[in-house]
Amino acid sequence: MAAELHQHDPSCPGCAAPDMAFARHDHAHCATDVLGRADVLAAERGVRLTPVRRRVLEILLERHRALGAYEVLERLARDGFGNQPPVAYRALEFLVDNGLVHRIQRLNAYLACMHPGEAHAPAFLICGTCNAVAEAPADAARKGVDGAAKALGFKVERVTIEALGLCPACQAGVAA
Amino acid sequence: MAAELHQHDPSCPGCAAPDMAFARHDHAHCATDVLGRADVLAAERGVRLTPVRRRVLEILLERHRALGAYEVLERLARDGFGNQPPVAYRALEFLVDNGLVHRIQRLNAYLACMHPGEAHAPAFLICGTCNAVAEAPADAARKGVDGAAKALGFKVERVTIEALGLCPACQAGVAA
DNA sequence: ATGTCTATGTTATATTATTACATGTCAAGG
DNA sequence: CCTTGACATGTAATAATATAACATAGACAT
Repeated sequence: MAAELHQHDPSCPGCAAPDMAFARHDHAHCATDVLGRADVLAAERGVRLTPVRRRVLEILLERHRALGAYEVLERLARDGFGNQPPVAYRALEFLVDNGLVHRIQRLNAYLACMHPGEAHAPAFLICGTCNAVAEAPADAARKGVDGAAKALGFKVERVTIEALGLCPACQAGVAA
Repeated sequence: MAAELHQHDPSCPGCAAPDMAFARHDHAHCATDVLGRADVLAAERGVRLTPVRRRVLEILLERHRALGAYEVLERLARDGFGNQPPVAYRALEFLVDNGLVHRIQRLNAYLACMHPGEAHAPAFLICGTCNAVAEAPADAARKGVDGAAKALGFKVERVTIEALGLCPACQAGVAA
């Protein structure tokens, strides 16, 4: 099951769709791919993807959902890393700063980015029932925000867009 | 300075602009106006704008910025209300549920809505320097999110849009 | 007045996040 | 080599945010 590293590849289920979080696919494949790209990015930027940081990214990729800092911490501890909160928070901060992980404000949780290095301005779609989170392209929405901000003379640095709702699977299974 | 109640009035500085949070204006005026409309809304909807709830709204309106739950609580306590967290959280929850207050996720803080009762889908512009928060019209951005969600088969219930950046005043005073 | 529903008060605790400081790692320049 | 300085990690303590659980009080319809 260990997929080999590859470039972003539209024929790969983990890469093809705008986002696959709501569909079944080969996680191991995505994960390996993203980790490989993370290594490259870190090298390019002269930052260090140390063992803790890499492991945190792996943990997030394994689950393919948003995890709280303490969930991450618990797993880290099992693997013999420090088990105090700053260990997790620092690694997460590094990953967020370097665009490898997104913070989901509404959940106080963290989600591995599936498109590291590619410029993207995602919106997050959060299923209120199963807690899955998808990263959706949101260029149109960003433009809207930029317009509104400009009208008020506000200079935008970072934008967070999060939608709470129902994912396709949970819509289908409402009566289940 | 006690302004009389009035309907939404484009000639009033507190009502005219898309949002006045970044401009000087007569807070007492806005506040009185919004409180009046809150009373009407509560009556219409058969919910009770009790003394604690009304006082919380007043507190948020007085400051015209986003306040944390514990800041609100402290003021409530001074006024003789209970001083345990649930007092503040419950009132805030009520106000949010009824569209009188917005929660700013990025700040874990609460902001009085300046347009209660009017259908609106705001984005929040948060100044990273002075912490002022403006409510900006964001219909275009919402449409963008709806489009992205639709493409993934996601059914949107609520959307949060928050931009972090620099308000006009802080842009001007950067070197100050 | 009595029962019921909602709201409030209060205690305790859960969850999320940071500060502060000690220790360790590692690479660059002497 | 070795030492120095920057960055990373480990650890203890605590801060900040939020909720659970249960008791009391008010509103109001019958």
